Amino acid sequence: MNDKLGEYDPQRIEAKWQKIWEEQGAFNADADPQRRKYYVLEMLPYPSGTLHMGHMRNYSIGDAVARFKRMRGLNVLHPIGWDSFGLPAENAAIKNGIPPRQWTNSNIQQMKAVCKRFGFSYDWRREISTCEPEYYRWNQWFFLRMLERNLAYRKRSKVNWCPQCQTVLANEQVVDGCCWRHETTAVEAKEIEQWFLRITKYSDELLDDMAELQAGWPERVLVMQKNWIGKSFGARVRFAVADLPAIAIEVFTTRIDTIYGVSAVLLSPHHPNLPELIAGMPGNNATQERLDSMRKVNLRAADLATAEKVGLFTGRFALNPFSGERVPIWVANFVLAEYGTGAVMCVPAHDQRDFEFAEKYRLPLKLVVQSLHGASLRADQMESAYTEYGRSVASGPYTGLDSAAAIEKMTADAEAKGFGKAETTYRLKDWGISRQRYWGTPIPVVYCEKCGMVPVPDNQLPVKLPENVALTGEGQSPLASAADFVNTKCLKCSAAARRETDTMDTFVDSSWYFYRYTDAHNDHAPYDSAKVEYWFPIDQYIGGIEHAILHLIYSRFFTKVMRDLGLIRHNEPVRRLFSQGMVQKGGRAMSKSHGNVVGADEMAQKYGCDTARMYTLFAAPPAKDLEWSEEGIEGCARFLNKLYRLVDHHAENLRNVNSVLSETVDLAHATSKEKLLLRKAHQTLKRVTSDFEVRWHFNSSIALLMEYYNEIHSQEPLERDARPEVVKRIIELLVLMLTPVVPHICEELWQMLGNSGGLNRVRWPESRDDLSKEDQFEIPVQINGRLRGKILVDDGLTDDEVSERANRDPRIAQLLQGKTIVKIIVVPRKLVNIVIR
RNA sequence: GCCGGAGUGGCGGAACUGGCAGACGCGUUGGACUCAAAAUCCAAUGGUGCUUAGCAUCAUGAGGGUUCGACCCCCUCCUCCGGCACCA
Repeated sequence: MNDKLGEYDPQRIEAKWQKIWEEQGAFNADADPQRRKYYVLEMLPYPSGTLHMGHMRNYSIGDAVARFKRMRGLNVLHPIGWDSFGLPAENAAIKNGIPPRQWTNSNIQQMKAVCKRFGFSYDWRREISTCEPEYYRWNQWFFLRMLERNLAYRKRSKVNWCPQCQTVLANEQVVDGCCWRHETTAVEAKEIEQWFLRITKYSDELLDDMAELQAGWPERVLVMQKNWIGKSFGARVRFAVADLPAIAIEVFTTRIDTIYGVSAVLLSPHHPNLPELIAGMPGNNATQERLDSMRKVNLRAADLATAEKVGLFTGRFALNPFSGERVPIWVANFVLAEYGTGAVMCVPAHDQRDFEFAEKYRLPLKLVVQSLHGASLRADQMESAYTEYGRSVASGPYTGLDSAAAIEKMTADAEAKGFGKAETTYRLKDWGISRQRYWGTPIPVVYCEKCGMVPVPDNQLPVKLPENVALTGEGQSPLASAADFVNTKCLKCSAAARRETDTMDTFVDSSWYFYRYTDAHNDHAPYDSAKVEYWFPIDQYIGGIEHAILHLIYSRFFTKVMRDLGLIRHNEPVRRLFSQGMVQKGGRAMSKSHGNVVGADEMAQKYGCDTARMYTLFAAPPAKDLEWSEEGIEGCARFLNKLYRLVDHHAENLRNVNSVLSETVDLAHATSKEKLLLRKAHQTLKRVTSDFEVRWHFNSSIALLMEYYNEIHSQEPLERDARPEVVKRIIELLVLMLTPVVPHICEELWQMLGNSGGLNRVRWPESRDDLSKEDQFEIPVQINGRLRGKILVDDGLTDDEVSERANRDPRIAQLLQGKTIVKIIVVPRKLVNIVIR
């Protein structure tokens, strides 16, 4: 059994070093103005109970970077916590009768154990859990600050309502337009009073500040956010209604230049003036019925894009303010109530939707923009709308202007004549944060009959979520049935009052959590601004692309609000963002519901966490999706075994040797084997360092380190023709470079080599160009771009000397016989290309 | 429909700034060790052809272009993935 001692035993090694790290507080970091900081963060996980290799990939990337940066001498903040409010806990309670807190906390315990089993270098002192009053009281605090500044407000708004459950449904609980529990019951829209945060006040800033993010954020995330904000420039134009002087219809358009082509005015079925317009029209009952059905259709957002266009003539006419023309007013199912003014002008010749609508209802098509190039368009021959810019035709005084000029002039004229004005609209809407759910942050206001809505004062925070609430999933918001909670006294007049029973969207919790990490247990403020000042902005944020929009826009919004509150000074919370790819199995993302989860714990038990981490980094570049393969991970296990045996084999001889620092290697006296291996080491070091600093191609870094290992291995026995102090350094460099990826085994190997003290305090080695430089190059020789031979040349030869060498090569010379050399291209150290005729 | 991203061996992938396509790993095949197996070690491994120690030739989704030279740049097209989707 003695020979077993020399075997790599990940379970023993990993437990050993995790214990040492924990005892030393090796990864605790505190603000220290004397040192440069680095804040690296993985997105806050939801405690579902299972950690699979998808999570581990995310954390392995972050941990490798954190460890690398520590070795580079930076003060690294690397925290973790739990996004622990939310619907699943409530569902579990309804299903199994386990209280949400109990379910949540036991999941956190399980997941925390797995994180510890993987030895991630977190500062656990800073752990947060958003469902704890010490955290969510600050959600309430921020809410009150926003309320004071009119950034939080109430308005009536639609919710998903299941008539069977008699309850509000979250969007996730609506499946194909039906309730998740009553699959045949269509969800209805119900209007109730809800809370909103005025994110639209920051629309322009959210858009403009993306310039700051250009360098560090993925292009696609910025594009997605830009589209989400959806700024568009246009004009609002008023159409008078014939015979109804009290009403005017306003439309929003980005193409006012096409207004001479208007064939109708189209209203959303939800347009507020609609009842007055159709009142007293003949056939009112049938009209009402058709309107109702159009309104229903308009609810099913998913089908809208493909739905057939349906219209209804109101019997009324509008007057085109530019031409004075009388055009019919229609209701159209494709006009959105929530965007612009809820009404549009219908220009069939120059808008595809209007084109289709006009075709169906036989509205006239009037060509008012002519193409600048190609054959001129004819109204009676158009098969689709012409939506490009061009030159105005048949447009009264604007005829002949190009589209951009026409837009400018017509907008100005509309403004001068008082029937229109330039307007910018946004797709972004205010953030509805009310949830008629239990497991979330209570919104800290009460309602008094006399005083109305009264905010809870700061000194009464937190408004604690009651824990003894029966969760049935039916009836109103669960909190509404908790009498002890609901019934309270008015904070102004002490009369009987009701508490707000809505809770906050959990995206509120995750919008500012990374600030809390800087000062996780502060009980008199959300954080100390000085600490934030030191650690912010986050240098590197890592997470899934699914958060490209909501979480990342909401947190940008929160940062701007906090800045306007005077708490912080920066505009943007995250300097660099990285979106890692998903881990898949069988072509689908790992998830409990797909039943294709590869458990992290299971992998750690089977292979050890170093192997599991290494594989997640090696199998694909981090930005790409990764298909889990059991054979692949075996390869990494094999490599770590070989590595262990290499060090074990040399440890006894090298333990008491002082390794030569590469800075002091005397090349003049180095043997050729020493030179060869040092050269390989420093070439590897140079590229691995840059992979960690900028490229983030960890898969390539690992491949390079395997190559370096292979080179060492192929030079065995090392002790022949190489001095022990150099051999030791050569092996140490391999161990040091692998540390960010496989920290436990490296600590062990470092110790086996006779070094004392943890690796987390050892500096990343500096690469030396004089050591990595080759003194000979094998250069391919091409003839007309085709590889025809190779020559070995010394470094430092001139281009002419190199090309002459190439010409002298027997094989090349033979091929050149009788040919005319047109020119010779020499790329130093790379290649020679001889162009012949 | 619009906006992104991606297409390279049997597989995951590499190729840094336009310079030897296929590094590294997996798999497969052959060999060594073994009574045997596992593990380990060694070797081979894109296709085709040939006068087969080698050499030629084709090959990075398809077609074209620029260049001495293209996986890389440009144009056209195809496929897949993701986001938004009647946003006026």
